[in-house]
Amino acid sequence: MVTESGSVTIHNVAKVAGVSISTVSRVVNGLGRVAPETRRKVKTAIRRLDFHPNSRAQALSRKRTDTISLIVPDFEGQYFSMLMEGTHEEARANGVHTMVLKAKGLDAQIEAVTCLCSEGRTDGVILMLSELYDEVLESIGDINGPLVILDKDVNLWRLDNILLDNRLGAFEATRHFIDIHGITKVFFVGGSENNLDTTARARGFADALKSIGLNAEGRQFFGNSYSYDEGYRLAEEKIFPLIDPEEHYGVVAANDDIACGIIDALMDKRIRVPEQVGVTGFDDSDIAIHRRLKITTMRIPTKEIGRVAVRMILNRLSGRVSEPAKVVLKARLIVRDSCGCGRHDNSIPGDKRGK
Amino acid sequence: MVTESGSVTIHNVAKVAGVSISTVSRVVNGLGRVAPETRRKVKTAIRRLDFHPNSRAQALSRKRTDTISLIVPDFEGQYFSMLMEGTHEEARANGVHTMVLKAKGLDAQIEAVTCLCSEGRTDGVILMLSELYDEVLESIGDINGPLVILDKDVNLWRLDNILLDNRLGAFEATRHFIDIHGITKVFFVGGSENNLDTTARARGFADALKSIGLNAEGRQFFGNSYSYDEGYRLAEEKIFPLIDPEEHYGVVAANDDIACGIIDALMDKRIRVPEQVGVTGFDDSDIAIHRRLKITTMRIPTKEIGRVAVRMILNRLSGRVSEPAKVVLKARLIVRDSCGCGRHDNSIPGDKRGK
DNA sequence: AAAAATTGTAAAAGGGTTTTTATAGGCATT
DNA sequence: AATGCCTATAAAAACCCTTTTACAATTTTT
Repeated sequence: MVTESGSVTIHNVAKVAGVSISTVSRVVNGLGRVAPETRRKVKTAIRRLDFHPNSRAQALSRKRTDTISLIVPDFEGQYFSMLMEGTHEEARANGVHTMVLKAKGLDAQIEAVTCLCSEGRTDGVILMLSELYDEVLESIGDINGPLVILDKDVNLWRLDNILLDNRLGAFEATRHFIDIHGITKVFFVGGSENNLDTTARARGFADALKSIGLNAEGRQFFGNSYSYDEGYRLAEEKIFPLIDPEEHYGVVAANDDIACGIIDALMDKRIRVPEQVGVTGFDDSDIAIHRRLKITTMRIPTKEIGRVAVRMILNRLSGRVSEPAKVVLKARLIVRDSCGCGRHDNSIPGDKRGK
Repeated sequence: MVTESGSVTIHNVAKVAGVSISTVSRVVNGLGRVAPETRRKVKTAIRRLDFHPNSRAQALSRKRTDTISLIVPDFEGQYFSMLMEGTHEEARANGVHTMVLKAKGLDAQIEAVTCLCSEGRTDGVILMLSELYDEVLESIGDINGPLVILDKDVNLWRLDNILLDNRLGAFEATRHFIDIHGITKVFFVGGSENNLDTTARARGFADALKSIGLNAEGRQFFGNSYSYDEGYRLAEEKIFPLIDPEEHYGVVAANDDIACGIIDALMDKRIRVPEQVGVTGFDDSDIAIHRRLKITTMRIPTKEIGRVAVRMILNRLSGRVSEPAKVVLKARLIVRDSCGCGRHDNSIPGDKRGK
């Protein structure tokens, strides 16, 4: 018997221990009854030879890879980091490895899913779509492994699904201005109007206004992306012209980058933030605290999303759970300074530059 | 022959096409000669049955997994994102998948490396150490697959190695103050004094001063971590007391977070930044542009590091390259406003970064 | 017509898991 | 005390699916 140079197989162990390979297997996997004396001999041999079961052979034989895949549209940003964190943590705790793929756009996503599933490369897939392509979900219908869709509602399908209640999050941020600060002149600034997160958050904003008998019309502004620059531009062009020096305002931004852009634009226009205009963000990303004016924002339980996703897949694999489930998680308001809470002395010494 | 429900094997294809399994294999892999007519028959059968070769069986047979692993101490921050980006991109371009493990601390790192390698779960490993544990490297000495160490100099070992010239980076940042701004009163603020990056950057700072006949003594300050808060604290406690209102100063920070903390601390002390005190960061992270005062910083070619690492592993696997190589990449100075360059009226929205 | 080049087949890895079969030994029954 | 049955354990064999090698069968070339 010739083996890969340097690799120790279960056969070698059996030979050295003077037992059969199946006995070694039983010792390694802790299944079946093995006499204590025999077990000891086998364990000694394993240690002496430094035997590690070949995972490729195990995968073939057991029909599983002990690997879960995460497909994301992008590696950037805290959201991805936290998602990885949660996914990896839960996977490791269950002896499972994590494979990561980036797939942005229709074709790439279809290819990623089919490739991973039909080739048996992975036991389950966590799929995070940036946009909701029906075609992707259709072709997903007939894959074999468990699959969890993040963030997009796929109610109609028999798939596991984890969602964030974006509507409620924006609702709470808006109500914070209304209830705590007594401000009813609030604006919403979103990313693209086609983005599902933005639309859900805009809905929450509108619902909050409706709940006190106001109309959101003319108070919602949308840009092209979730970026600092868009926030700056929209604040400059849309919000600044509407501001009356005698009034107080609140701005609910659809994410922290936009919030930062808004704040800087207003400050550059000599508007006092947060004294006259409070601003809240969404996501609780790093930049929310890496600024002089700490940003009040909605924290998304991203890590928890990753953990739950893995748990769902493992449950499906183990057969304990067979019904598709939908989990909706809530964002939490993190109160800092940019809404007007906290320290009100934000006179900016370094701000006196200029002529 | 009974097979996993729903899975089509090469046997099925062979039967349908009326040929032997090895013929199918040759058609699939494009190896060996197959008569055009036979090839056509086989391809038709493959399409009809929707056959995908089982990657687990391929892995066992070919003795490789077409998977490269990345072990990092942390999933957070832009560095990780960019590294993933580069790694994944290069891997995908070569038909290889990416597995990610988090391993922080001695035991976890040893376990991760041995697990991945000795179990044949991966063809090669990219290892990013946060601290340089000799034990890790020793136990790494006798693994089989190719291994690339990032960021830590492992000169003594026969391992591939990718480094960033931290010394040169800090040297250039320091010389920027000297050469462009004519400032010789410069300070260095680092993270932990035990951190290798910090020490290398401190060395570059000292070398720059030495190059103009000055001594770095009493001008270098170290904290406990690479954080905003540490930067704030060190600026408040160490730098502020040294500042003479009549003089101009430069501060070279060991990363962008620290730089931000320094800037905010000084501003809070009514010091004019960047007019009186210029500050530079390191890393070119997101926060460098997500502030009113855009930060001048050293950009690390992180994506390129990931790409090069994968290329090195693939080269080793293919046998084209057998000698261990060391690649040293350079950071690039990105001039923005916080050093005192550019417009001094910082009321204009952010510049676009194209990494 | 013999040698060479093609093309296809059969069988042997590759390294485990799992099922089946065989072999002890222990206990109970008569 | 001998026979029979049952259980605990070890050994053998089948299986997972593909690749690869050795070889047979065919066609082409010289």
